[in-house]
Amino acid sequence: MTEKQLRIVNAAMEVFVEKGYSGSSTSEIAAKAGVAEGTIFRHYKTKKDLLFSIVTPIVAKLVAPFVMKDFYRVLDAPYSTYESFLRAVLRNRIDFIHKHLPALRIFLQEIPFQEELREPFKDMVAANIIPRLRNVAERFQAQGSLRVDFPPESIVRLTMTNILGFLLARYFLLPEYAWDDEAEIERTIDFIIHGLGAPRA
Amino acid sequence: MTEKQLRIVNAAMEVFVEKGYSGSSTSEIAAKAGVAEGTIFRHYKTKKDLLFSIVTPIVAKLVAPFVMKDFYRVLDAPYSTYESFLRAVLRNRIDFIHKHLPALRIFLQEIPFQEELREPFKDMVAANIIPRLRNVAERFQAQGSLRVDFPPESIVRLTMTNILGFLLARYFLLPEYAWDDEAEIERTIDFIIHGLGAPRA
Amino acid sequence: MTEKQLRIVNAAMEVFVEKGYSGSSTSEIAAKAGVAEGTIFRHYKTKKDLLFSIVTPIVAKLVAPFVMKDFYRVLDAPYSTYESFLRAVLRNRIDFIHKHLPALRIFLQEIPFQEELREPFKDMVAANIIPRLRNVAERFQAQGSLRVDFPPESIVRLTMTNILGFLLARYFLLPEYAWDDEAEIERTIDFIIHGLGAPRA
Amino acid sequence: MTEKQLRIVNAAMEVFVEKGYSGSSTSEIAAKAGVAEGTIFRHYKTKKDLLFSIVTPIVAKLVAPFVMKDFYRVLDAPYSTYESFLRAVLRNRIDFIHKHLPALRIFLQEIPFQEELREPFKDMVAANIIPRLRNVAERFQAQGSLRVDFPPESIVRLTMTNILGFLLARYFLLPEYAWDDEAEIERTIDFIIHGLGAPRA
DNA sequence: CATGAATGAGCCTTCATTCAT
DNA sequence: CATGAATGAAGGCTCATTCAT
Repeated sequence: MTEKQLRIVNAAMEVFVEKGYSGSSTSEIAAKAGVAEGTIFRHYKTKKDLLFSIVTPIVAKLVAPFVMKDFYRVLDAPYSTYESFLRAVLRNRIDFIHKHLPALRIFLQEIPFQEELREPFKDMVAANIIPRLRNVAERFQAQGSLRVDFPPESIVRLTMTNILGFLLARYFLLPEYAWDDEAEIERTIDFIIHGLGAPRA
Repeated sequence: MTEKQLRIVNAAMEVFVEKGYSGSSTSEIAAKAGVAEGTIFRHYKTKKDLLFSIVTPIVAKLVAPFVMKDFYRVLDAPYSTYESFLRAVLRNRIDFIHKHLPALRIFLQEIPFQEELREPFKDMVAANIIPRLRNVAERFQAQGSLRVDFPPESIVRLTMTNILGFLLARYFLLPEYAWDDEAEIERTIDFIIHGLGAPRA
Repeated sequence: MTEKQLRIVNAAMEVFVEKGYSGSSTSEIAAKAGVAEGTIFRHYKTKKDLLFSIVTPIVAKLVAPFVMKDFYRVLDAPYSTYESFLRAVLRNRIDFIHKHLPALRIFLQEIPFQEELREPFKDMVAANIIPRLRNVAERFQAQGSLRVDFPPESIVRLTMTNILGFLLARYFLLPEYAWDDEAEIERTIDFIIHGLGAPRA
Repeated sequence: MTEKQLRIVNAAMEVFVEKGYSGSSTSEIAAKAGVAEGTIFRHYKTKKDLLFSIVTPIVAKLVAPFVMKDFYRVLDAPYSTYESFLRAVLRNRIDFIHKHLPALRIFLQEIPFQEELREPFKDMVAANIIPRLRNVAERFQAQGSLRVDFPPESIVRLTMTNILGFLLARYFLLPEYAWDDEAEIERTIDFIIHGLGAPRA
């Protein structure tokens, strides 16, 4: 990727984040990147190509850990409890967000409007992520460490809600708030474990 | 509100939901509403006025129950437990969503791009909703029914995360899924109570 | 057709004649018509629509006399000789050219580049005009007034060549030349008759 | 002329024929020629230079036989009749077309739009070709083998019309048609001779 | 009050041309 | 000599908005 291309992508990310894809103009992007407008179109055939060049890699990486062949192994040795599983996933996704905040934001903002983005993503989540998390939930239920009066679907939903809820609040809704990250992560995990854990005998 | 105005607003909602505010054209709205382009501008000075006429009332109603002068009273007599409080809030918000789904969707989609929408809303939440919920949390903590090893802020955050998380999943992300509403509501509440409740003596 | 539309069409004809369709810009047409550029697109969805709105009616009128149901009748009573037939056709086409010179010029100039124009026109000529002229030729051959050592196709080709050749030279190639129209028309007809007529017994 | 230059010219001819000069883009020509865009401009300063490099030589060759110093001689010894003169010209021009069909097509298509092409060509025809043909006509009129009731200008016009008319139909309008070239050439000549020849005593 | 023709700024994109490599 | 990235003007077209009817 040439230096000029990098400037274009960075400028595009800035503008897309602020005004959304539809609200952004290629002329503004070009100006902010310090290149001629024509230069954008030498590298990206259309404005939409530019958007997708930013957002498609994100989708891939977003789901990457969940579609790994050895997803189970994550849990095997070191993470033998649901708690350690949660902690691993949460920290992994935090790292990911740190690296890709602006692109993620664009992804979130555009997913309602870009069918080419939404449908494959939905399919991917339905086909890969949900079933794998379900398996994990069932496994810990069988093992007696997660409550069995909830169906595994609800376990998965509530777990995801709280992980995503934390990430969203922390990085997108209130990034400026004085978060005590360590404490809040532990509280989130503690909360999930208390809410979903099997009752002590 | 005249019949023509109603047709305009409904058409606008359809188009805004699908393409977003920036991606929609007043000509498409006019066509879908079956009125002349000029007619839109007779009722709404600008396209943005039209958006706000849809979205501002939503904001008001969205926060309404939390800014009521007698918000405390909600809890007094009938809702003497955190559980009944949760149940009341959740059901109330479900009713609300049922009535205003499209406008809410537009609100959610546009909030990243419309500063005039985002900032007042944020302020309102920060100034009114959060403190009131905080008070409720502290009250139940003092009363011994919510765990005290979490700061009230975390209680509020986790509670909101799970209420909003349920509503989002139920009505926006997976509206087609075969939800067992009653059961899932109860599970959500049960989960929160287990996760946040004070340990039994 | 509104007055503004008329101004647009006239301006378009001027510009198309001079620079060809591809070489013309809608902004120049708008300027010459004294309207805003957007106005063009209110009346014609695309630049090509504008071209076709000028050129398609011409095609229809161009072939009109040959596809008339009573084409034969033209010859019956008054035109009982090939000579009077030629004279009728030639004068009729001259009138036509006088009325539609610029549009015709655009038609001629664009036909090599516009497949949507060329193919239907070719088909029309092949399916309607040629066969009818062929019939006429055969009829006068049978009647003994046209030479029979030429196949009717050649009769038709040579006749058309000379009619079109005169019209092209007169109105498109050398319109400024000091033509003696009456004399040249008669010479053209005389020439054709001498060239194609059956040898006097 | 380098091999690359040849590829450029050939590609340009293909594209110009199909889309016309204005409708063609240097990038398409470069792609079709398999060279970089810049390479075109190394050999031809502008796109118009490229057009003229194709079309100007054609003009020269087009008029060449008529401007030869010994044009008269063509007629002297072997072609002592108007008929043999016609035959010589026609066959000579057919050879020429066979060699230069695409370039000729471009010439014909562009002449309405390129003043730099049209005006010199017109002047050349007016100054050289017409007068020489006129001389030929007058000569055969004087010699008693062409009719004298037509002014020589009409003789010239009708002769050119039929020669060009044949060539146009044969090579440009209906190249696919199953022509019997020999027969049609002879018919064309025969027709001209019959139409223009002096009446037998 | 409703209409829809008219506007012209602005949009995305293409283009011929230049120039450093 | 060839390349192809870069340019910025210009292209066709859309848009929100205005206003005479």
